[in-house]
Amino acid sequence: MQKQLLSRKEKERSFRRNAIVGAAVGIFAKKGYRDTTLDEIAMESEFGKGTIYNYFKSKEDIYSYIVDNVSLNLYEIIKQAEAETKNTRDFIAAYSRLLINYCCENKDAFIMFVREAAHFTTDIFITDRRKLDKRHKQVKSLLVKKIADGLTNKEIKNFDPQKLATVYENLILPYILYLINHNKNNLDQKKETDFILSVFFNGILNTNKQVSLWTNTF
Amino acid sequence: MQKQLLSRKEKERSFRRNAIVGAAVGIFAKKGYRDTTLDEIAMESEFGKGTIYNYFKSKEDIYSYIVDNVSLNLYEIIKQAEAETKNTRDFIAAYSRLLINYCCENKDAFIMFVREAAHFTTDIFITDRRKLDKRHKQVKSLLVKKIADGLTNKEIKNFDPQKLATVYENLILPYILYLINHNKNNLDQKKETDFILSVFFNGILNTNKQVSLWTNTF
Amino acid sequence: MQKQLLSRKEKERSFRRNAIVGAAVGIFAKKGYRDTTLDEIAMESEFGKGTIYNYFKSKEDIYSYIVDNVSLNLYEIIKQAEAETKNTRDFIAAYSRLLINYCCENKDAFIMFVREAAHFTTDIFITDRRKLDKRHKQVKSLLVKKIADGLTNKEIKNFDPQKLATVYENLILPYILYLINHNKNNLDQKKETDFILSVFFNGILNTNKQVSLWTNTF
Amino acid sequence: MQKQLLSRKEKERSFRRNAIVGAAVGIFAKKGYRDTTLDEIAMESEFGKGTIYNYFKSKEDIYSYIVDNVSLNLYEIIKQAEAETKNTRDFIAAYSRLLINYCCENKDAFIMFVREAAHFTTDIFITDRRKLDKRHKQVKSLLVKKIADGLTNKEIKNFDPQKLATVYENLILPYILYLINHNKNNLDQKKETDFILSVFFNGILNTNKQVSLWTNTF
DNA sequence: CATGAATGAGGATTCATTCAT
DNA sequence: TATGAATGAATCCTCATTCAT
Repeated sequence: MQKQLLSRKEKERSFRRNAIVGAAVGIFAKKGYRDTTLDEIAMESEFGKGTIYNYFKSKEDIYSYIVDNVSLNLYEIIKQAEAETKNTRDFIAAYSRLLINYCCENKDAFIMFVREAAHFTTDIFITDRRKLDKRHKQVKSLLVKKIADGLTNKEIKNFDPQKLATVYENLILPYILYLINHNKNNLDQKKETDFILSVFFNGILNTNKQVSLWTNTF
Repeated sequence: MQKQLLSRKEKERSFRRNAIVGAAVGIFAKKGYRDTTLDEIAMESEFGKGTIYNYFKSKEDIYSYIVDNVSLNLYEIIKQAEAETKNTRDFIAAYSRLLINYCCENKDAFIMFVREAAHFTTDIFITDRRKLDKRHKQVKSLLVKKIADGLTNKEIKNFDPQKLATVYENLILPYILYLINHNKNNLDQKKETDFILSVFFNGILNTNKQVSLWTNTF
Repeated sequence: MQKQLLSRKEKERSFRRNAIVGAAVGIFAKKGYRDTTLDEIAMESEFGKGTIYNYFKSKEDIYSYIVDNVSLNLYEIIKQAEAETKNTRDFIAAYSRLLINYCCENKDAFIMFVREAAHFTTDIFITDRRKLDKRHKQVKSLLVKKIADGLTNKEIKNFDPQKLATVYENLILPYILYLINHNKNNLDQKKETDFILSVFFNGILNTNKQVSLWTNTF
Repeated sequence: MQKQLLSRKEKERSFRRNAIVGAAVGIFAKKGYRDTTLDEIAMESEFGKGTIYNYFKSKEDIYSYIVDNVSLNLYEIIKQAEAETKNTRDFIAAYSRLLINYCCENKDAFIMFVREAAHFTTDIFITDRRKLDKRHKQVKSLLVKKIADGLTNKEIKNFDPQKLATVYENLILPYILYLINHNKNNLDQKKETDFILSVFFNGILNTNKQVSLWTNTF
């Protein structure tokens, strides 16, 4: 009884938090942290300004919550890709696809995340940044590990896995951003993913003999 | 005589503008447009707050000036790369090297530029943005043209040159940002450039026969 | 019920607007637009500086509101005078009395109004000025019409009604200002009105036969 | 020798002061004290901003100088009118004509003067205001004296001379302002003067017997 | 004397946060 | 709990005045 009551309350609370976040994310993405006012968030979320402070302790808290949530999801995604695949190439392909899919479905939150992850802005406080960096380190570790695996079994050329992981991230994330900014619809997603992977896997130079990406089925 | 006198004044004015810019660029890069106050710029540049307004008409003007300047330089750089090289591969290599060199020597300004160029922030006014976008279009056109050339003479695989240009930019700029953020020193620059080009040209997958980048002398 | 609730809020809002206006009008009248600071208005009205901006969108908005309000009232007054009287002389007398009464009861606002109406200052924006000028034109039209009527039925000498209206305004308004500046109390008002009307109606020169103003009872 | 040298210097100094005043008066009249910047005065007068401080000790000093100068001239004018005429009516007519003529030839300075004289603004400091008020008192005394004379010899109705003087000033000055604001040219001046005097002398009401103003030659 | 660059006090306005209802 | 009015610290920008050249 008591538990159920609390549970309903909890759910309602969660529901309202999400409503606020849903309103805030679009404005934050469009205008950035500083240019977004709480009045706008209140207006958009159709809550009173004071009410928002019952769910988040500050404007910064809303922002951090969103970014943090993305980083959490990205960690889930890379683990899922790992679980679904065996070799490195398939892993990267699967991860890319999941990543592109997720980010395109959470455009605004992703935009916010990239700003912070790329250190383009420093809108979030130090504690939250630590959490973010820590989580990113976990993601990257997994990426490095999978690339190192590919190196071991000769799937991948003899590059520093750390560096390759960095290149991968620096290749895929901005490209996703580009897709988002240019409003590529879902139909394009698979094509675009194949394209970017093709470049990443085989490069752009023409050579006589080359393992074609396209003979594979993924 | 008269000319020299004027020239000295002009030089002094220019010198002071640069001093202000030099102070501002570091703060803008670190804190972003909104979080940077004129007091900070005044403090850092060791000018009075009012003095700044004798050289720039607003905070936004300083910001735009810096970003615009980078975009101008980038255009010069790509033209230089074009002038120095014949084929597409050499062009890309040369451009990358010049780019990396320039950006690492103008870290803060470059960071500001990327934020705006990637539309991560929208700190500059519409007129300045137009100028920026126009200049970027020029740069990209040149890039696309060179890639299309490479496609014609079979240097490059049969991809859409537009897309390849986009990928190139989305690969190199974030990577430069990464280099900057991780304080890679100048000694690393050549190595890093070779690495990123190697990936872009040949991909990461291991294949039996592959034109080695390393047989070339650049 | 609901209506009453809304009504109370509306009333409170209106009440606070008036409190701000009440504080501002004295300072504006004394110091002029430019020399009046929002800090002073906030101090005098015993509101926080920010609060003022919940009721008016700018300092200029407060100023315009006051001036506009006077012009509105003056229009009401001349219409009232018209409704109350038949012939021109009585109309002018009635209008003068209402005018003097109103202006002496709204000294500061009237001072502000005269400054703008006389184009002595140009503190209000173009839109508000247009509104002001338009309203003044309405007032003057009515005045001209009544004077023209008096001309038709030989009440008034054969002068250009436009000019007489101008003279009337230029006679009565500065005189009211004089009364205000010299702190004439209410007891003086009737006497002063009679005096100024006497001059306006009959002039100052001594003549043998003259219709005495004083035989009338108003 | 020495004296001549000083004299030339004095003249040059005076000449430059006038140049500054000439530039300032138009801007002050148009924009008011607060809205006029020293940069504008410097620009208009084609002097350096610093130079102006060699001739006036402050912005306020320029302003006061102009207003004070008008008040001085007005005193001269009323004395001239007194010297030129015998009876009160002629005196008032002469004074009015001289006044209108002077003010129309010194429009901007006159506008500034009226603002201060009417206490519409309080731009000048207390010392200068005292001087202004003292001079105004002299002018008014003369006016009152002449009216009292007219009263004694039955030229004028039995009104309080003080009040009549006030009415006269409040009638003539705003009317001049009106003439200036509506760009009446010199040709109109005589006609306008006659009109305003006619009203002041005889009033607007139609009566059977009345001393006609028009039988006189002025 | 002439100049105009440098200055910083002063002022309008914004907005995150609080708190009484 | 929901609300939004109140608040004032923070910030950009202006401009009279100074002073080194």
